[in-house]
Amino acid sequence: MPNEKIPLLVIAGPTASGKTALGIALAKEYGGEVVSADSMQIYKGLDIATAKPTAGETEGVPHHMISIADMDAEFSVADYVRLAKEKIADIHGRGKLPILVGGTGLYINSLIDNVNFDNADTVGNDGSLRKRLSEEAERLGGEVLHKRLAEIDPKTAESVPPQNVVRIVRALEIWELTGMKFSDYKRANAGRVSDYRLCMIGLNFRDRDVLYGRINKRVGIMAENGMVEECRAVYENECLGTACQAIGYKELIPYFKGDADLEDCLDKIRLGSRRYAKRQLTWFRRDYRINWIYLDDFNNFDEIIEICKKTVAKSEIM
RNA sequence: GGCGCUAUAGCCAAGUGGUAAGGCGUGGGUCUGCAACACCCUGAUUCCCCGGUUCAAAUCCGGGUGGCGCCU
Repeated sequence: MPNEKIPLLVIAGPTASGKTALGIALAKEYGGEVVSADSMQIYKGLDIATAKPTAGETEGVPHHMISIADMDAEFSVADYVRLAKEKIADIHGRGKLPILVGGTGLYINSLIDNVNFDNADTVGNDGSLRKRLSEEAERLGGEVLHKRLAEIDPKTAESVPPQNVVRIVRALEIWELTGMKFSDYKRANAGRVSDYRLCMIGLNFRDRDVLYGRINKRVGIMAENGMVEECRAVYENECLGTACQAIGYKELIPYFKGDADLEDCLDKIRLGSRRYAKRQLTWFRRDYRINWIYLDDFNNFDEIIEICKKTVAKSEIM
Protein backbone atom coordinates (compact mmCIF):
# COMPACT_ATOMS: atom_id res chain seq x y z
CA MET A 1 0.00 0.00 0.00
CA PRO A 2 2.53 2.61 -1.09
CA ASN A 3 -0.06 5.37 -1.25
CA GLU A 4 -1.58 4.69 2.13
CA LYS A 5 -0.57 7.22 4.72
CA ILE A 6 0.95 5.96 7.92
CA PRO A 7 -1.46 6.05 10.87
CA LEU A 8 -0.11 8.03 13.78
CA LEU A 9 -1.58 8.36 17.22
CA VAL A 10 -0.48 11.56 18.92
CA ILE A 11 -0.65 12.16 22.65
CA ALA A 12 0.08 15.76 23.58
CA GLY A 13 -0.37 17.75 26.74
CA PRO A 14 1.36 19.73 29.44
CA THR A 15 4.09 18.39 31.65
CA ALA A 16 2.96 16.04 34.42
CA SER A 17 -0.39 15.33 32.79
CA GLY A 18 0.30 11.63 32.44
CA LYS A 19 1.25 11.35 28.77
CA THR A 20 3.91 8.73 29.37
CA ALA A 21 1.66 6.29 31.23
CA LEU A 22 -1.13 6.74 28.72
CA GLY A 23 1.23 6.22 25.79
CA ILE A 24 2.47 2.96 27.25
CA ALA A 25 -1.04 1.74 28.00
CA LEU A 26 -2.25 2.51 24.49
CA ALA A 27 0.86 0.97 22.97
CA LYS A 28 0.02 -2.26 24.75
CA GLU A 29 -3.58 -1.96 23.67
CA TYR A 30 -2.83 -1.58 19.97
CA GLY A 31 0.57 -3.16 19.64
CA GLY A 32 2.42 0.10 19.27
CA GLU A 33 5.75 1.73 19.91
CA VAL A 34 6.31 5.10 21.45
CA VAL A 35 8.10 7.94 19.67
CA SER A 36 8.95 10.67 22.14
CA ALA A 37 8.35 14.28 21.09
CA ASP A 38 10.27 15.96 23.85
CA SER A 39 13.10 18.37 23.17
CA MET A 40 14.90 17.55 26.41
CA GLN A 41 14.46 13.79 26.65
CA ILE A 42 16.54 13.75 23.47
CA TYR A 43 19.64 14.28 25.57
CA LYS A 44 21.58 11.69 27.49
CA GLY A 45 22.29 12.39 31.12
CA LEU A 46 19.18 14.26 32.16
CA ASP A 47 16.88 11.38 33.02
CA ILE A 48 15.10 12.17 36.24
CA ALA A 49 14.72 15.88 35.57
CA THR A 50 13.12 15.26 32.18
CA ALA A 51 10.91 12.46 33.53
CA LYS A 52 12.10 9.86 31.08
CA PRO A 53 10.19 6.62 31.55
CA THR A 54 12.23 4.07 33.46
CA ALA A 55 12.81 0.56 32.21
CA GLY A 56 10.22 -0.62 34.72
CA GLU A 57 7.64 1.86 33.55
CA THR A 58 7.85 1.09 29.86
CA GLU A 59 6.68 -2.48 30.49
CA GLY A 60 8.53 -3.66 27.45
CA VAL A 61 7.05 -1.10 25.08
CA PRO A 62 9.87 0.21 22.86
CA HIS A 63 10.56 3.94 23.17
CA HIS A 64 12.33 5.98 20.52
CA MET A 65 13.91 9.43 20.29
CA ILE A 66 15.03 9.34 23.91
CA SER A 67 18.67 9.74 24.98
CA ILE A 68 19.93 9.90 21.42
CA ALA A 69 22.15 12.99 21.66
CA ASP A 70 25.05 13.93 23.88
CA MET A 71 24.49 16.70 26.36
CA ASP A 72 26.69 19.16 24.53
CA ALA A 73 25.53 18.18 21.06
CA GLU A 74 23.57 20.47 18.81
CA PHE A 75 20.12 19.20 18.12
CA SER A 76 17.28 21.06 16.47
CA VAL A 77 13.75 20.63 15.21
CA ALA A 78 15.09 19.75 11.81
CA ASP A 79 17.13 16.89 13.25
CA TYR A 80 14.13 15.79 15.21
CA VAL A 81 11.79 15.72 12.25
CA ARG A 82 14.25 13.83 10.07
CA LEU A 83 15.00 11.16 12.66
CA ALA A 84 11.46 10.81 13.95
CA LYS A 85 10.09 10.37 10.44
CA GLU A 86 12.49 7.50 9.90
CA LYS A 87 11.50 5.91 13.17
CA ILE A 88 7.82 6.20 12.44
CA ALA A 89 8.22 4.67 8.99
CA ASP A 90 10.25 1.87 10.50
CA ILE A 91 7.69 1.12 13.20
CA HIS A 92 4.91 1.12 10.65
CA GLY A 93 6.98 -1.09 8.38
CA ARG A 94 7.15 -3.67 11.13
CA GLY A 95 3.39 -3.67 11.41
CA LYS A 96 3.23 -1.71 14.65
CA LEU A 97 1.36 1.48 15.48
CA PRO A 98 3.60 4.51 16.00
CA ILE A 99 2.49 6.61 18.96
CA LEU A 100 3.91 10.09 19.21
CA VAL A 101 4.03 11.13 22.85
CA GLY A 102 5.35 14.45 24.02
CA GLY A 103 5.02 18.02 25.10
CA THR A 104 7.22 19.92 22.67
CA GLY A 105 4.66 21.57 20.44
CA LEU A 106 7.15 22.83 17.90
CA TYR A 107 8.51 19.33 17.35
CA ILE A 108 5.09 17.74 17.09
CA ASN A 109 3.71 20.27 14.65
CA SER A 110 6.81 20.41 12.53
CA LEU A 111 6.62 16.66 12.20
CA ILE A 112 2.94 16.12 11.57
CA ASP A 113 2.44 19.24 9.47
CA ASN A 114 5.37 18.35 7.32
CA VAL A 115 7.35 21.53 7.71
CA ASN A 116 10.03 21.55 5.06
CA PHE A 117 13.55 21.30 6.41
CA ASP A 118 15.03 19.83 3.25
CA ASN A 119 17.12 22.91 2.58
CA ALA A 120 19.43 21.85 5.37
CA ASP A 121 22.59 22.30 3.35
CA THR A 122 21.85 25.84 2.28
CA VAL A 123 20.12 27.14 5.39
CA GLY A 124 20.84 25.25 8.55
CA ASN A 125 22.16 27.33 11.34
CA ASP A 126 25.57 28.78 11.67
CA GLY A 127 26.97 28.80 15.17
CA SER A 128 29.57 31.51 14.65
CA LEU A 129 27.18 33.77 12.77
CA ARG A 130 24.56 33.36 15.44
CA LYS A 131 27.13 34.08 18.09
CA ARG A 132 28.28 37.21 16.30
CA LEU A 133 24.72 38.51 15.95
CA SER A 134 23.94 37.73 19.58
CA GLU A 135 26.99 39.63 20.71
CA GLU A 136 26.02 42.54 18.52
CA ALA A 137 22.59 42.54 20.07
CA GLU A 138 24.10 42.60 23.52
CA ARG A 139 26.49 45.38 22.65
CA LEU A 140 24.17 47.60 20.62
CA GLY A 141 20.85 46.64 22.13
CA GLY A 142 17.94 44.82 20.56
CA GLU A 143 16.49 48.00 19.07
CA VAL A 144 19.42 48.45 16.73
CA LEU A 145 19.11 44.95 15.31
CA HIS A 146 15.37 45.36 15.14
CA LYS A 147 15.83 48.49 13.01
CA ARG A 148 18.20 46.60 10.76
CA LEU A 149 15.62 43.85 10.41
CA ALA A 150 12.90 46.40 9.69
CA GLU A 151 14.90 47.70 6.74
CA ILE A 152 15.33 44.34 5.08
CA ASP A 153 12.12 42.65 6.18
CA PRO A 154 9.46 45.01 7.55
CA LYS A 155 6.91 42.24 7.75
CA THR A 156 8.91 40.16 10.19
CA ALA A 157 10.03 43.23 12.12
CA GLU A 158 6.41 44.04 12.68
CA SER A 159 5.61 40.68 14.17
CA VAL A 160 8.74 40.34 16.29
CA PRO A 161 9.07 42.93 19.07
CA PRO A 162 12.48 44.61 19.59
CA GLN A 163 12.76 42.89 22.96
CA ASN A 164 12.70 39.44 21.41
CA VAL A 165 16.37 39.31 20.55
CA VAL A 166 16.44 35.56 19.98
CA ARG A 167 13.91 35.80 17.14
CA ILE A 168 15.51 38.89 15.64
CA VAL A 169 18.88 37.19 15.57
CA ARG A 170 17.41 34.18 13.79
CA ALA A 171 15.73 36.35 11.16
CA LEU A 172 18.98 38.20 10.56
CA GLU A 173 20.86 34.93 10.49
CA ILE A 174 18.63 33.62 7.70
CA TRP A 175 19.14 36.85 5.80
CA GLU A 176 22.92 36.74 6.01
CA LEU A 177 23.05 33.04 5.25
CA THR A 178 20.69 32.91 2.28
CA GLY A 179 19.77 36.43 1.27
CA MET A 180 16.19 35.47 1.96
CA LYS A 181 13.81 37.53 4.03
CA PHE A 182 12.68 35.57 7.03
CA SER A 183 9.07 36.03 5.99
CA ASP A 184 9.82 34.49 2.58
CA TYR A 185 11.84 31.74 4.15
CA LYS A 186 8.96 30.96 6.43
CA ARG A 187 6.54 30.77 3.53
CA ALA A 188 8.88 28.51 1.56
CA ASN A 189 9.14 26.09 4.46
CA ALA A 190 5.51 26.23 5.48
CA GLY A 191 3.78 23.09 6.54
CA ARG A 192 2.50 20.90 3.74
CA VAL A 193 -0.06 18.12 3.70
CA SER A 194 0.68 15.67 6.46
CA ASP A 195 2.35 12.35 5.76
CA TYR A 196 0.18 10.77 8.40
CA ARG A 197 -3.35 9.73 9.16
CA LEU A 198 -3.71 11.40 12.50
CA CYS A 199 -5.54 10.80 15.69
CA MET A 200 -4.62 13.45 18.21
CA ILE A 201 -5.37 13.25 21.88
CA GLY A 202 -4.69 16.15 24.23
CA LEU A 203 -4.51 15.77 27.97
CA ASN A 204 -5.72 18.53 30.23
CA PHE A 205 -7.52 19.21 33.49
CA ARG A 206 -10.65 21.27 33.96
CA ASP A 207 -9.17 22.52 37.21
CA ARG A 208 -5.77 24.04 36.55
CA ASP A 209 -4.89 23.70 40.24
CA VAL A 210 -5.03 19.93 39.91
CA LEU A 211 -2.36 20.05 37.21
CA TYR A 212 -0.25 22.47 39.25
CA GLY A 213 -0.61 20.26 42.30
CA ARG A 214 0.70 17.31 40.30
CA ILE A 215 3.63 19.37 39.03
CA ASN A 216 4.56 20.60 42.51
CA LYS A 217 4.37 17.10 43.90
CA ARG A 218 6.37 15.58 41.08
CA VAL A 219 9.26 17.97 41.58
CA GLY A 220 9.51 16.77 45.17
CA ILE A 221 9.51 13.17 44.01
CA MET A 222 12.18 13.91 41.43
CA ALA A 223 14.33 15.46 44.13
CA GLU A 224 13.91 12.36 46.29
CA ASN A 225 14.83 10.20 43.34
CA GLY A 226 18.16 11.87 42.77
CA MET A 227 17.45 14.75 40.44
CA VAL A 228 19.79 17.05 42.34
CA GLU A 229 22.74 14.67 42.09
CA GLU A 230 22.00 14.07 38.43
CA CYS A 231 21.98 17.79 37.71
CA ARG A 232 25.11 18.33 39.76
CA ALA A 233 26.93 15.87 37.53
CA VAL A 234 25.75 17.81 34.49
CA TYR A 235 26.81 21.06 36.15
CA GLU A 236 30.29 19.75 36.89
CA ASN A 237 30.69 18.66 33.28
CA GLU A 238 30.00 22.23 32.23
CA CYS A 239 27.20 21.45 29.88
CA LEU A 240 26.92 24.18 27.30
CA GLY A 241 24.37 23.02 24.76
CA THR A 242 20.63 23.29 24.40
CA ALA A 243 20.27 20.81 27.24
CA CYS A 244 21.18 23.62 29.63
CA GLN A 245 17.72 25.05 29.06
CA ALA A 246 16.14 22.11 30.84
CA ILE A 247 13.94 23.09 33.74
CA GLY A 248 15.45 21.56 36.84
CA TYR A 249 19.03 21.85 35.78
CA LYS A 250 19.23 25.61 35.38
CA GLU A 251 17.30 26.41 38.55
CA LEU A 252 19.71 24.33 40.62
CA ILE A 253 22.82 26.20 39.53
CA PRO A 254 22.57 28.81 42.34
CA TYR A 255 22.43 25.95 44.82
CA PHE A 256 25.53 24.32 43.34
CA LYS A 257 27.31 27.64 43.54
CA GLY A 258 26.31 27.99 47.16
CA ASP A 259 24.19 31.08 46.51
CA ALA A 260 20.80 29.63 47.37
CA ASP A 261 19.00 27.09 49.51
CA LEU A 262 17.98 23.85 47.93
CA GLU A 263 14.35 24.32 48.87
CA ASP A 264 14.26 27.76 47.22
CA CYS A 265 15.67 26.27 44.04
CA LEU A 266 13.13 23.46 44.09
CA ASP A 267 10.41 26.10 44.35
CA LYS A 268 11.89 27.80 41.30
CA ILE A 269 11.69 24.48 39.48
CA ARG A 270 8.06 24.14 40.48
CA LEU A 271 7.31 27.65 39.23
CA GLY A 272 9.22 27.11 36.00
CA SER A 273 7.37 23.87 35.39
CA ARG A 274 3.99 25.45 36.01
CA ARG A 275 4.71 28.22 33.57
CA TYR A 276 5.98 25.75 31.04
CA ALA A 277 2.75 23.76 31.37
CA LYS A 278 0.76 26.93 30.71
CA ARG A 279 2.76 27.69 27.58
CA GLN A 280 2.30 24.14 26.37
CA LEU A 281 -1.45 24.46 26.75
CA THR A 282 -1.39 27.75 24.85
CA TRP A 283 0.46 26.05 22.03
CA PHE A 284 -1.74 22.96 21.80
CA ARG A 285 -5.04 24.74 22.29
CA ARG A 286 -4.88 26.30 18.85
CA ASP A 287 -4.75 22.92 17.14
CA TYR A 288 -8.32 22.17 16.25
CA ARG A 289 -7.48 18.53 15.48
CA ILE A 290 -6.79 17.68 19.10
CA ASN A 291 -9.42 15.66 20.95
CA TRP A 292 -9.15 16.99 24.47
CA ILE A 293 -9.54 14.66 27.37
CA TYR A 294 -10.10 16.30 30.73
CA LEU A 295 -8.54 13.95 33.20
CA ASP A 296 -10.50 15.21 36.19
CA ASP A 297 -13.71 14.07 34.49
CA PHE A 298 -12.77 10.45 35.08
CA ASN A 299 -12.59 8.27 38.15
CA ASN A 300 -9.79 5.95 37.17
CA PHE A 301 -7.23 5.07 34.56
CA ASP A 302 -9.42 2.41 32.93
CA GLU A 303 -12.08 4.98 32.13
CA ILE A 304 -9.43 7.16 30.52
CA ILE A 305 -8.22 4.25 28.39
CA GLU A 306 -11.82 3.58 27.35
CA ILE A 307 -12.42 7.14 26.19
CA CYS A 308 -9.12 7.09 24.32
CA LYS A 309 -10.12 3.89 22.54
CA LYS A 310 -13.39 5.48 21.51
CA THR A 311 -11.52 8.50 20.21
CA VAL A 312 -9.15 6.29 18.24
CA ALA A 313 -12.05 4.29 16.82
CA LYS A 314 -13.83 7.44 15.70
CA SER A 315 -10.71 8.73 13.98
CA GLU A 316 -10.55 5.61 11.83
CA ILE A 317 -6.77 5.51 11.82
CA MET A 318 -6.78 1.84 12.73
C1' G B 1 -4.68 47.70 81.48
C1' G B 2 -1.18 51.81 79.39
C1' C B 3 1.97 53.62 75.36
C1' G B 4 4.05 53.51 70.41
C1' C B 5 3.97 51.79 65.32
C1' U B 6 0.96 49.90 61.47
C1' A B 7 -3.36 48.56 57.93
C1' U B 8 -3.07 50.02 49.86
C1' A B 9 -4.83 43.87 44.44
C1' G B 10 -3.68 36.78 45.95
C1' C B 11 1.51 38.31 47.98
C1' C B 12 5.49 42.21 48.47
C1' A B 13 5.07 47.39 48.01
C1' A B 14 5.44 53.13 46.37
C1' G B 15 2.51 57.12 47.42
C1' U B 16 2.25 62.43 53.28
C1' G B 17 -3.98 67.05 50.06
C1' G B 18 -5.22 67.19 43.40
C1' U B 19 -7.99 62.11 41.32
C1' A B 20 -3.88 54.71 43.00
C1' A B 21 3.92 53.54 40.71
C1' G B 22 6.43 49.03 40.43
C1' G B 23 7.67 43.80 41.37
C1' C B 24 5.95 38.74 42.04
C1' G B 25 2.12 35.39 41.34
C1' U B 26 -2.37 34.55 38.26
C1' G B 27 -4.92 34.50 33.49
C1' G B 28 -4.56 35.10 28.10
C1' G B 29 -1.41 35.14 23.78
C1' U B 30 2.90 34.84 20.03
C1' C B 31 5.97 30.99 18.17
C1' U B 32 8.97 27.62 11.26
C1' G B 33 16.57 24.94 12.43
C1' C B 34 18.45 27.22 20.58
C1' A B 35 11.45 25.89 21.80
C1' A B 36 11.59 22.96 29.02
C1' C B 37 13.90 28.83 24.65
C1' A B 38 12.63 33.85 23.79
C1' C B 39 8.85 37.43 23.88
C1' C B 40 3.96 40.24 24.40
C1' C B 41 -0.67 41.55 26.93
C1' U B 42 -3.23 41.22 31.80
C1' G B 43 -6.08 43.16 37.33
C1' A B 44 -7.86 48.21 42.84
C1' U B 45 -14.10 53.14 40.04
C1' U B 46 -10.60 52.54 45.04
C1' C B 47 -6.56 52.40 49.68
C1' C B 48 -9.50 48.08 57.20
C1' C B 49 -14.44 50.33 59.13
C1' C B 50 -17.39 54.73 60.85
C1' G B 51 -17.63 59.90 61.21
C1' G B 52 -15.28 64.86 60.55
C1' U B 53 -12.18 68.99 58.08
C1' U B 54 -11.60 70.60 52.81
C1' C B 55 -13.52 72.82 46.36
C1' A B 56 -10.60 68.17 46.68
C1' A B 57 -8.62 62.82 51.44
C1' A B 58 -5.16 56.53 50.52
C1' U B 59 -2.90 60.99 52.34
C1' C B 60 -5.18 65.65 57.75
C1' C B 61 -8.41 65.04 62.54
C1' G B 62 -11.56 61.89 66.03
C1' G B 63 -13.44 57.07 67.16
C1' G B 64 -13.58 51.73 66.27
C1' U B 65 -11.33 47.03 64.70
C1' G B 66 -7.07 43.76 63.37
C1' G B 67 -1.66 43.10 63.41
C1' C B 68 3.31 44.19 65.43
C1' G B 69 6.40 46.08 69.39
C1' C B 70 7.29 48.04 74.27
C1' C B 71 5.81 49.00 79.40
C1' U B 72 3.14 47.65 84.08
